[in-house]
Amino acid sequence: MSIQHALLTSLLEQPSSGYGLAQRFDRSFGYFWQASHQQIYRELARMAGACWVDAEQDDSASARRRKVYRVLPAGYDELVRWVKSPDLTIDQTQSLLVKLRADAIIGPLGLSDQVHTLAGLHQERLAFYRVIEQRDFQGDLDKPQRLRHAVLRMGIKQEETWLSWAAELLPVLEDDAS
Amino acid sequence: MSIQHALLTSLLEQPSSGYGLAQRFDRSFGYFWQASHQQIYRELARMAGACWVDAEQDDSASARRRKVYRVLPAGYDELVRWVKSPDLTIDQTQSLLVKLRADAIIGPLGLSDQVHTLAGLHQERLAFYRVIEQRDFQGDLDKPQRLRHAVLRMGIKQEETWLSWAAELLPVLEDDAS
DNA sequence: GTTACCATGTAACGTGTTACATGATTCC
DNA sequence: GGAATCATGTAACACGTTACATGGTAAC
Repeated sequence: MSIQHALLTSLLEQPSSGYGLAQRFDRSFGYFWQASHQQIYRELARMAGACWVDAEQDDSASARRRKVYRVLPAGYDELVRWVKSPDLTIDQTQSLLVKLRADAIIGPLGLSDQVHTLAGLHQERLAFYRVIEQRDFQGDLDKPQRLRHAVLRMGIKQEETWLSWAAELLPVLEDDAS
Repeated sequence: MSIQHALLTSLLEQPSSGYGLAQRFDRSFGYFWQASHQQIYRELARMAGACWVDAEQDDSASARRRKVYRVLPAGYDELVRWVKSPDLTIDQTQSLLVKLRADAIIGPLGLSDQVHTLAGLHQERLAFYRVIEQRDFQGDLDKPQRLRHAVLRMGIKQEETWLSWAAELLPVLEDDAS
């Protein structure tokens, strides 16, 4: 569960209302993450209860009953803790992307170890898929087998994509200058 | 919701017990789909209630209290209906993969139109990402910007992968021979 | 005035996850 | 006899989705 961390990251980039967050989740964050406005309001209420954020009622003339949320120190600390915790599983690329956006604002927090670990898992899975491909999809195949092969090919291509992306990313993460 | 259709497909490939399905979901289907045994038992019970499948108690000597599920005609018809229904959204690649495995056993059911439609959506999204890349990530970037760029790069690479995979798949789907 | 958009919420429901619970068989 | 595996389920909870509900502001 890390929609809360995605919201914290987004609020650090720009304090805003629940409505504004929902819109931004359809844009910059929404490239890879979606959340309905109901989810967002629910999580904002919980985080306000935990003193991770607070809401300032915006009563300016042109505003309706708008609440502007800001991240409190406890929320900041929690975000740092989460970004640093190396508990990502192989299927949590979305969480890694949130961590990268968080690192871009409050970092550097040393994410390259986590990326290296995940890359190892993806490498393993790719090797596993390739064994299956060699074993079950060699030579002339009939149409059903070629369709099953296509399903496996998607897995192979996704893993290759992940690894090629990580190869682009790691030099950026490990660059101490700039 | 289509865990039921994934189960129907898996049962057509090989009638088996809930336990057996759970294991196969960790293997051949599990390349791209996961379901816990609780989910599987729940859905099997529902599908049995709808007469999509029935369970034959296996009382052979070496068996414990094993139930072997088989797809009934109503389940078969429902699977065909679902595979043919062109209601996939851009993020439902997993469902498309299930449809491909279903088509491999009970097809051909004319999936290439659905793939073409999805390819159009992925092409659009890729174009959108590339506009953002041109607009926001040109020239010399500092580290935070390069990290945000990496997040967008993942989106771009995933879309490119999807389209390249579809280009492999379509000739297979549209091959009337074999 | 009416449409579109801004803005915040509640309620109900369905699905997914985690924990609990049981018991048989096979292998060492 | 004990551990691993086969095999099926229930219960509680968390999360996500859909529908419902309200009302203000801005533009035409």
